[in-house]
Amino acid sequence: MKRSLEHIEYQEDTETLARFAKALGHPTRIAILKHLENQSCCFTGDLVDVFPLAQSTVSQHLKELKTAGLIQGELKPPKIKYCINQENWRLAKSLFANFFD
Amino acid sequence: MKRSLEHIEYQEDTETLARFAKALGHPTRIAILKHLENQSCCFTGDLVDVFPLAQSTVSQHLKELKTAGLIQGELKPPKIKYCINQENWRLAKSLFANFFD
DNA sequence: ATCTATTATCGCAAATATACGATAGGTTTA
DNA sequence: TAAACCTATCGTATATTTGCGATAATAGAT
Repeated sequence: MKRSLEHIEYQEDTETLARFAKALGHPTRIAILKHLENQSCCFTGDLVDVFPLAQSTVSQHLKELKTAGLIQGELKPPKIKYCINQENWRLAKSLFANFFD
Repeated sequence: MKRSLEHIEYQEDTETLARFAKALGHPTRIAILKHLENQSCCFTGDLVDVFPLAQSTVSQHLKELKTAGLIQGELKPPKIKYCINQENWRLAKSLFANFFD
C-alpha cells in the first residue's frame, strides 16, 4: 500500500466502530458469535467440529474476535472456554445502533 | 488462499450481515456514511475535499459501499449524487440489531 | 518425568484490500 | 466539434487476510 499520508485521524467512535465491523466482516466469525450467543460459551474444539475448517483456522478467527474485544477466553485446562465479552458487546451494540440512527 | 472446500455455506442472514459488516470495516467508509447521514446526499467531489485521499481512492470506497448496497448513485450530470440506500440501510440496521440481541 | 489432550503459533501460499497516479468515459457548455 | 468538468476505471505496488499443515506450548493425568 502506498501511503502519502502517515495516517488519517478519524473520530474515536469511527475507528472503534470500524474495528468492530471489520471483526464481523467474515461469515465464519459471525457464525462463531451466533454460536456463542446460543451456547453462551464454548471451547475451541466444539467450533472445530461445527465448521469444516482446520483447527488452526478456527483458532485464528477466535484470535481476531478476541483482539477486537468481542470475546474472551477463560482457561479450563486443558481447554479454553470462550465467551462473549459482554462489556464490549454492549459497546458494539450501541455504536451500531447509533450509527444506523 | 488454499481452500480444500470450495465454499462453506452459511445461513443467508449470516452471509448478508458479514457483507454489510465488511463494507463498514474501514474507518473511511464509516466516515463517508456518517457524512451522508448528515448531508443526506452528496457528490464524490465533496468527499474528496473532506478526506485527505486521492480522488480515485474515494471513488473506490464509494464503489464498495455501492456494491454492498449501502449507498446508491444518481446521475446529476456532470456529477453523481450519492445517497444512502434506505431499503438496505433498514435491512442492515435490523440485522445488526437482531445479531446484538 | 512422560504422555495425552487441547489450543496457539509459525511458515507458507494465494487471494483481497488499500492506495496512488494516469487515463478513459460521459455530459454540459462554448 | 472542442473544451471543461466530474467521476470511474486501469495498472501497479504494498499490506493484509484467509487458509492449511506442521510444530510448539500448556496443563492435567499416568
